[in-house]
This record gives sequence, structure tokens and C-alpha cells, in this order.
Amino acid sequence: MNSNVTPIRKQNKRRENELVILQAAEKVFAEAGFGGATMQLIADVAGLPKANVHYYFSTKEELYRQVVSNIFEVWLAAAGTFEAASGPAEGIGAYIDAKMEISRTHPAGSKVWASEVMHGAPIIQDYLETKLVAWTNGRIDVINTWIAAGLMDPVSPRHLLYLIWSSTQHYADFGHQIQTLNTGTPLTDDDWQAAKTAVKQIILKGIGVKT
Amino acid sequence: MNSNVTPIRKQNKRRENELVILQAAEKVFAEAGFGGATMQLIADVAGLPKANVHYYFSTKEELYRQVVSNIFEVWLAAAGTFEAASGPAEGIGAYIDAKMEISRTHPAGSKVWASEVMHGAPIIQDYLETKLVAWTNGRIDVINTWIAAGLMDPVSPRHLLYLIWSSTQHYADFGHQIQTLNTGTPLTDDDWQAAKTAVKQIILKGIGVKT
DNA sequence: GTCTATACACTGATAGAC
DNA sequence: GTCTATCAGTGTATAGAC
Repeated sequence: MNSNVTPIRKQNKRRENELVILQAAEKVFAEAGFGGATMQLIADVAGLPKANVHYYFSTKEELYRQVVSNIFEVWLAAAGTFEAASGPAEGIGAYIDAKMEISRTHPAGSKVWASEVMHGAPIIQDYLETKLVAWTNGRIDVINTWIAAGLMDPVSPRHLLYLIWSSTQHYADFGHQIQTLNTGTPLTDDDWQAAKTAVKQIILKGIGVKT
Repeated sequence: MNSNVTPIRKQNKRRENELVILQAAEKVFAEAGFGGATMQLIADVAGLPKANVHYYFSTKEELYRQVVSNIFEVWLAAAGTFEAASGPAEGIGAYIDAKMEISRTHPAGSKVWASEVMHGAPIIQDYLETKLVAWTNGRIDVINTWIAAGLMDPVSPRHLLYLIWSSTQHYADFGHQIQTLNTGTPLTDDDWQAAKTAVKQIILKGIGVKT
């Protein structure tokens, strides 16, 4: 008998509950913002009493920080396309595809991230200063290599990255506006394909990459 | 003596107070979101007692709606460049310039707008459905004319507009992230010029416009 | 681990003296 | 028109029974 060991069943239960709370929280934070979200509503969406949410995440801020961290990881993971690529046509093209796909499948996460940054990143400023800065500088180096090799026009790598981020995330963050302009109906598969094609076409041609 | 007429001095005082409250509110709503903003903080920033804010704007929602409306008007006004232009090089180029300039001079307004749309436009949905839809459809017609005249590539006008909106507003909405990536310091005049040039260069070349 | 009941702080809004 | 005092409602967080 070892009372130091937590039974596996309880570990699973814990993870299961944490997961369902995190998913509910992402949705509620995305729809209402940090200030507008309430622990009561998160609990209701998760299907748990409010006190249980506080049992797993002691404060609202801690729960929020977990949500934003998760999004950031998804976000960075999708950028692996940059490394393996032999040139900008493949690397940037695949990166745009990956980011558009995230906007489609994780719109709530994108909105929470946007909201956090817009309000000055009070909770995850350390992420910006460490991980994001490092990732960005690495990608700038790669792009500069491509420019030096004559594979694309000599555009500012930094502003190119901003252009890619903004244009792809726009389909998640401003999805409601886009839907309203789309006669009020959600984008179909064809609509998403057209969006992806248009963004890639303009950006790739804009930086002098042959497709 | 006509007691039906409000003295001019009081009218001016009213407008003056309303203006200072609206400016304070724009700042606070941008930094904290609708839910995170408090009437007390808005009053403090405006330098007035909280009750006075309620005297001019009876509810928080009414004040917020005024703020968002004002931004929308600024935003639409800047798009007049489209009409007068003889072609895409001039029209779209000037539109990008104007939108970048708004991001620089009215970042708080842009953030409030973004926040409102991200949360499903609960307050200004009617604006989206009427004014924004009308404006967008009008601009799509103009772009289609340019395409038909062979002045630019046959890109989707709708997605081109989204690309312009997202890439320019990004410098306001994600200004904090950009500043963090810029070694923590605000963008200089040269930085802004470089950003404007990069965005215009990539988009104009990307749609096949000679510059 | 789970859940009910509740403490405590804060917010939007208003009443009423000036 | 201005401002202090205050109310009613709601939010986060926790205590304590199970």
C-alpha cells in the first residue's frame, strides 16, 4: 500500500474534467472577453458546479492563462512547415495553408489570443518576450536566406510575417463580420477554399514567388 | 426671454464634457474591453465624478455604442479615396495609406471595433448589416470594373478587401505585440514608413498592379 | 472529490442636496 | 448642471457538509 500514489482512475477523472473545463473556458472567453466571462457561465457550459471549476483552477486568471498558453502552443506547432521547406513557394505557401486551417478549426482560440494581445497582454507578456521573439527572429533568418538566394523579392521579412498573421487570423477573429458580409451564412467549404487561394495567390505573387 | 432655448454656454459645456467622456471611454474600452471597463475608471480618466458620466450617457451600453459609432464613421470616411481614383494603383494605394494612418492615429478606436466584432457585434450588428454591407458591395463593384478593364489581376474583390483591412488594422490591434517584437520600443516614423511601404508593395504587386 | 450555501467586494445606476 | 451617498444586483472565491 502506498498512499503517496494517486490512483490512475482519479488521474484520468482529473484530466477529463480539466479538459472539459478548458474547452468551455476557451469558448466563453472568446465570446465574452476576460472581463465579460463569468466562472458561472464557464461552469454551466462545462456541465459542472461552479465550485468544481474553482477546485481545478483556483482563480479565473489561472484558468485564463492555461487557455491562452494552449492556444500559443497550437499556434507555434503549425509553423513547423517553415523548417522543412526548400524555398518560399513551399514554405510560405504551406504556412499560410496551416494558419488558415487553424482559423477554421480553432476560431475561439484565435480570438482569445487576439483579445489578450489587444489589451496589452497583461497575462502572457512573458510568452511574447521569450518564445514569440525567438520564433520570429528564427523565421526572419530563414526568409533572409531565401532572399539572398534570389528565391523571392527583397521584402521586409518582419512585415511579411505580420501580413501573413493578420490576413489568416482575420478569418477567425473577424469571422462574424465576414459571415455578415457573406449574406449572413457561414462560409462553405468552397468559400474557405476560395479564401485560402486568394490569400496565397496575392501574397506569393506579391513577394515575387513563382507558383 | 425664451425659456425653451438652452444658453449657448451650456451647450458648449455639454459638448465639451461629452467629448472628454467619449475620449476617455474609447481609451478605457480599448484597454479593458466592454466587460472589463468600469464607469468609475472612465470617469476617473475623464476627470469627472461617476454620476456626471451617467448624466450625459445614461447607461454604459449607450456610451459604448457612441464610441463604436464614432469609430465606424472615421473608418468609412477614410475610404473616400476609392471613389475619386482613376484606377487601382491610385485607389487601392491611397486606401492602404489612409487605413495605415488611422491605425497609427486612432489605435484605440480600431481596438474597440475589433473587440466588438470579435464578440459577435452584440451592440452594432445593425451597422454591419446596413452600412458596412452597402459600402463593401459598392467597392466590390469598383474593383470588378478595374479587373474588367485589365488594370489588375482577376482576384476576388471581397478577399482583397479583407486582406487590406486585416493587414492595416493589424498595426493598431496587435500594436502591443509588434512593439514587443520591435525590441520593446514604439515604432518610429521610419518604422511606420517601412510598414506602409511593405504592405503596399506586396499587395499591389500581388494583384498585378504596376507601381 | 463533489456540491450547496454563503461571505465579501465591486459595479451600474439613481436619489436627492446643492 | 454637479456631486455625495447609497441601493440593488452580480461576481469571485471559499467554507463546510457529504
